[in-house]
Amino acid sequence: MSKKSLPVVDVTGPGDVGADECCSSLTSEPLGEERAVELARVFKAMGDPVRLRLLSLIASNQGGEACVCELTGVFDLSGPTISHHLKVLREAALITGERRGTWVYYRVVRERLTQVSMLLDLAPAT
Amino acid sequence: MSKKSLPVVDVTGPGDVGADECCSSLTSEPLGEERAVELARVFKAMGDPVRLRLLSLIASNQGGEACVCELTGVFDLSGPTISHHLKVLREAALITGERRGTWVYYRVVRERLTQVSMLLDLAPAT
DNA sequence: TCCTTGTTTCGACGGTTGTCGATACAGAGG
DNA sequence: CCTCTGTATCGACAACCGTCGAAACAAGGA
Repeated sequence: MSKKSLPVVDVTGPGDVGADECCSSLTSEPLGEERAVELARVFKAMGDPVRLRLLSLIASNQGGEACVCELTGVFDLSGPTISHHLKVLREAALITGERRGTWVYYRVVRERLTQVSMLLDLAPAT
Repeated sequence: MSKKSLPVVDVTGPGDVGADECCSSLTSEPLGEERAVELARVFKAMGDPVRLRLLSLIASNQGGEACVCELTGVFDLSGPTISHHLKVLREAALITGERRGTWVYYRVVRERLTQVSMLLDLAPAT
């Protein structure tokens, strides 16, 4: 129906995937179903080689951001495919995109990765 | 052809998914294609709510291990399905299984989770 | 030996995902 | 206005994935 004028900025997905409950580890307690669904979305987004490389390319690039035009050339894939992968990462809140003039720049959401990292950071064995 | 007598212990998957190159972060350098494929396997294994809960159930259980019989009851899923998910986690080297008498016990591979956690642990922004 | 219970494998089914080409949208510059 | 380039969406297709029931395998007990 209504067309959005800022297709990049829109929070296409379900938005924040439970960012509040930040400090529970996998080992502390059995991980409820809802939270598991939220987390699985993030891991699934990272479960593709191309998306993992995109994430790394953006994160390691000068200034912590990268233009889409810099990313498409790296892979032997079509433009739409790269755009699709970026959308998946966006919907998992792992990256954010911003249009500046002609080009669109993406940067990683650092808190997101930190959050996941902490989840996997196991306390010493009981 | 030849049937294996210990179906649980066999390293069904491609084995170690690049466990040696442990200390590179996502942000340090662009992440080569091969390594991306290896890591994607691990994240894909964690990209399912059921598998995530299985991982958490095993990790948080008494003694750091859990019997399959304790896991099947938790979910509204058939036995074969649970077994399938455990196999995926096993092939990603996230858990290991051991048969003791009638029952099979699984435990998490802690170094594996630590390894992934370190990968996502970003250095402070440039 | 046969039976029973726990676990895995097999074969099949529907739903999801990665990929593409075609198309539409956004902005810059004639 | 029109055109050109960069990016996103759409529609379709094959491949993959989660699930099940049926069947096979493993170990223990009658």
